[in-house]
This record gives sequence, C-alpha cells and structure tokens, in this order.
Amino acid sequence: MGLRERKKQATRRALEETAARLTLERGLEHVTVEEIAAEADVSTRTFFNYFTTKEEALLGDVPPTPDEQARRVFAEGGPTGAFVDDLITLLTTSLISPEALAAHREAMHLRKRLMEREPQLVPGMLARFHNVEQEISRAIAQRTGASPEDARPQLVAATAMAVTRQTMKSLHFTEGEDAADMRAVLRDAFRNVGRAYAPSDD
Amino acid sequence: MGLRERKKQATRRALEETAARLTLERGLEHVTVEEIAAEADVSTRTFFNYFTTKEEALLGDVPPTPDEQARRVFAEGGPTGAFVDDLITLLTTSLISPEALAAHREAMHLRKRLMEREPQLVPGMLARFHNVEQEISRAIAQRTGASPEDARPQLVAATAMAVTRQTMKSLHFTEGEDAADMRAVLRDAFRNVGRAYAPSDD
DNA sequence: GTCAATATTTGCATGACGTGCAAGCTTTCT
DNA sequence: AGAAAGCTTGCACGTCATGCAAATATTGAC
Repeated sequence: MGLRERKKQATRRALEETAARLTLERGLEHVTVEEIAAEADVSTRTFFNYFTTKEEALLGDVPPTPDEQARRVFAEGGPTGAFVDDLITLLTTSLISPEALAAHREAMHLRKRLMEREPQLVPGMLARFHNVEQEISRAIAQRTGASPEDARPQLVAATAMAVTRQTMKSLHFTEGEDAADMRAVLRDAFRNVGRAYAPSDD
Repeated sequence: MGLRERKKQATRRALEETAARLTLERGLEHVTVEEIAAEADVSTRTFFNYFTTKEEALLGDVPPTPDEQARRVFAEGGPTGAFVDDLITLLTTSLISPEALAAHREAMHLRKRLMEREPQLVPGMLARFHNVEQEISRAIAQRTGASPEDARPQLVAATAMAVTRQTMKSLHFTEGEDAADMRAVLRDAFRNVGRAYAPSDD
C-alpha cells in the first residue's frame, strides 16, 4: 500500500476519532466540523471530502456490509440447508463476524456509548440496518425462489434484522464475548421470537 | 374550538400540503423552506414555529402514537389474554386503526409516494417507528412482568414493529382496504414469522 | 533525480437550514 | 374598550454542505 493510501486512511481515522472524542466530551451539538477538522490537522473542506455529514464520521461502517461470498452461499441454499442455521451463519459471518468482534471491539463499544449519549444518531444507525435488511431480503428471495415483489422475504428479513439489532445492542463488547457465543445468542433469540408468535402461546 | 386554534391548524395543514406537493413536483432537494412558506402565505420564520425541520412537515404524525387506553389494556393482560391476538389489537387500534385508515387514507397514500420518491425520508420514518417500538416494548414488559432491563420484551417489540412496518408498506390505501382486513393480514404475517423461525423448517 | 500525470488538499463563495430575540400584530377575556 | 396572552414576523447569527479552481503532494516513467 502506497504512501498516499496510508495517509488517507490515517486522516480518515484521525477525523473519526477526533469526532467521537469531542462528541463524548461535549455533546454533538457543541462540536463543529470546523473544530474536528482543526484538531485532526486538516481543513474544514477536507473533512467534507471524507464524510458528507458530521454524523457519518461518527457512525463509520457499522453495521458492516454483508460479506459478498457469504451472501451468495446463503442465496444458493447453503451451507447446511437449514434455513435458520444458515441465516445465522450469514449474519454472524457478515455483521457480527469473529474478525469484527476481535478487531473492532473498541470501535463498536465506542459507537454504543455514542448512541447512548446522542440519540440523534439513532435514525442514521437504523437507516444503515435498513440497507442491510434489503440486501438480506434479496438473498432470502433468491434462496426461496420468491418473486421480487413477494412480501414474505421482506417480512423475514425485517424480523431477522430486528433480532440482529437487538442482539448487537445487548453485547457488552468486553473480552469475554466471542463469535461462538454469538451463534448461540442469535439462535436463542430466533427461538424466542418463533415461540412468541407461534400459535397457542402466551 | 376558537378562531386562533382553527387558524393554527389551517396554517399547519397548508404548510404540510404545500411541502408535499412541491416535493412530489420537484424533489426534496429542489424545494426550500422559503418557497414552502411563501406558497402557504406565511413567513419562513413561521414555518419553523410549526416544524423544526423540513422533513417534519412531510412526515407528519405517521405512524400515530399508540392510543393510551389500548396500551394500558394490553399492559394489564387484556382484552382476551391471548398474547398475539392482543398484540394485534394493540397495533390495529393505534397504528392502523379503522379511523386512521378511513380518515387519513389520502394522507397515508401521499406519504407512501413521498417515501418512494425521496428515500432520504426513510431514516426519519424509521426513527418514528423506533419510538413506537420502545413504547410497545414497555407495554410488553409490563404485561409479562419482565424487569426493565430484560431483553425479551425488546426483542418481541422489535420484531412486532418490523412486522407492522412491512404490513403498512404493503397496503395500497385504496377504498377496498378496511380495518378488518388489517387484523387478518397481521395475523398471517405473525404466523409466517413464527413458522420461519420455529424449529425444523425451511 | 527530473518531470509530467494524477490525486488530494485547500480557500473562497454561496445557499440553505435552524435558532434566539424583540417588536408588532391578532385573538381572547374581562 | 382595553389589558393580557399568544402568534407572526424580521433580523442577526452560526453552522452545514457543495461547487469550483488554485495550490500542493504523490506516483510512475524515463
């Protein structure tokens, strides 16, 4: 990786970190793009070359875009053929993968704190989940051979993402949690949902 | 209702309608608050006395806040005691009530067109659903006697709202649809979800 | 190493958003 | 009719976000 690329990544990281730090210190309303840029040693204009809005610098790429290969495997009916299991595989290999948990533990914890401190960030976060939801929806439609306008894949995708969102929300991002746990937690969650809406239950 | 109050409502409606019309004509980016205010015959400053952002004028009060009485009945275990049935009752008497369908058919259809034309509005809409979700979550927690920090009510509320959102999305807001249909559609949707996540199914 | 090509950073101008404040106007109540 | 209360308006202000062109930095070929 060349010098240019490294510098760009450094700048991006510096902006993200500065934005997060200042926001936690003073609250989003009391931090201006101008300040963030100044502390990261770039011009205000450069900030907007990296991020189109102030919030974007805070949200980063969470949740991560689903892995393309995992998506394709799922769409084609794999890896095991059991729907819920494979769905969990898709979710854990893309959204809450081992790598994500290991490498970005710090960053994800930071984002969680940011959400709690600044609820204004929630809509943006939900919008990102919504984008992923639509990808998942397409994958489910492909896997089940449903037509694009069928409502069922959308329904399943929406509820699956709701489960995922709640699960991520309940993580503590401390050392103890690993990806193996994730599978179990998700499986439990899906089971709970299935039970709650299954006939004859209260 | 006094003259003052009537005038206020008229102004609010005029602003909402103008905002929607201009946005559908030209796209959100090419409509300024100044123009909306001018066409509604008030000052720009007055626009901001009614709405804090341009988007607020477009989204209105959708989805409507859950009816307080329905919420309480549900929280106390009513009206029938069957969880899913009562949840559907709560949703249909508040979010997609007969009145809402009858009276606001036009407005809801308009909002649907706005969403399709301007995806930028989606985050705001999702945020509103999220607020309702949290109310529903509290109601479920009360009903089931769960402690506030229990994750299950949140999980059920999140999936229930996902179902509701998808259901509202699939409505056409034409004459044919009434509230009785709604119950059936929601019941079907919940059943589908239950089946999708129940053990041993693909 | 030099130099042209390419990519990034920066400053400047501009328009729109959104808020606080105080003055003016309208409705309400007595 | 007139005081009290509430709403509208204009103005000033700071911030966000984008387009454009000049300046600066990196790359790759020679």
